Amino acid sequence: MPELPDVETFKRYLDATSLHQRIVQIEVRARRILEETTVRNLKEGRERRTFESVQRHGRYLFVRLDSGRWLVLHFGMTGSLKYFRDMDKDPPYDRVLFSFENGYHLAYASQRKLGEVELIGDKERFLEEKALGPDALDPDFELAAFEEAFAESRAMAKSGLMNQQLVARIGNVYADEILFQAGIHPQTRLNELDKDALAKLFRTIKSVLQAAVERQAVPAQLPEDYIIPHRHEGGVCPTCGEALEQVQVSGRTAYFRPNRQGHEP
DNA sequence: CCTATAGCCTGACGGC
DNA sequence: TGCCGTCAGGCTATAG
Repeated sequence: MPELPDVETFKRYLDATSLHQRIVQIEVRARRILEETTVRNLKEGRERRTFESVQRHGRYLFVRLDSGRWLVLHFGMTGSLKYFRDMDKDPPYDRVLFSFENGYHLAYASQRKLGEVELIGDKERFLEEKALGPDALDPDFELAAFEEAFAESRAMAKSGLMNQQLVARIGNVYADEILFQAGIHPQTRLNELDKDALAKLFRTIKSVLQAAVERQAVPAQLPEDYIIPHRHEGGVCPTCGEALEQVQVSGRTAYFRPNRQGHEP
């Protein structure tokens, strides 16, 4: 599930539920999730702490602890968060459980364990090490920077949207949506887009992601002309009713409508 | 520089 | 029903 709009929704969920409460216990139920961080390191000194604020960059969440350190949450293909009181509400695949003094719990759940939970000291250094490009919804990420990154690239449009050095990855499903709304074939080479097309692509990145965030990334609530709810075997174009086509790009399936998104170069 | 591939994990689904 | 292959909204390392 978690693409950028989903992770932004998780951020708001954390903001609304889990800040400023003393942590009384941290339970790690799948060590693998911790990557470089040890269980001991995560627990030691973190119990009794509080979450103070949350920032998002691409598909990472950075939770500021009152100690000044950061808890990094990444959700992989299947991660999610759930805040609840009674343990019978503990979600399946709960991998790390934070319990607060007020009796509530925050679960980091992930069926496939492809995400990560880490404790770091320096957020900027973390972003540098991951070579993460600007966040697509960051207001400081403007057209000029976008053009600089994309105009010279010989990558296919879909690959570009999923390349984290150009722009902190947007995600497979929303990349399809953006290209559909911008009328660009997923296999178009970025450097073959003219200035207008690039500008339109940029505006569409912002508007699609923004629209999804406003709807808590719930596919059924997206605008009617969005391709996302139709993005499956046998799905049809929401505007013309014709069958969507599929093509593999960067090892992922791209869904698109050829007559609306031009031709493969 | 760019692309395809395999691998990390687990489960859902369709075909036989 | 059971088994098997394939695929899934992420990301990285590697080879070509």
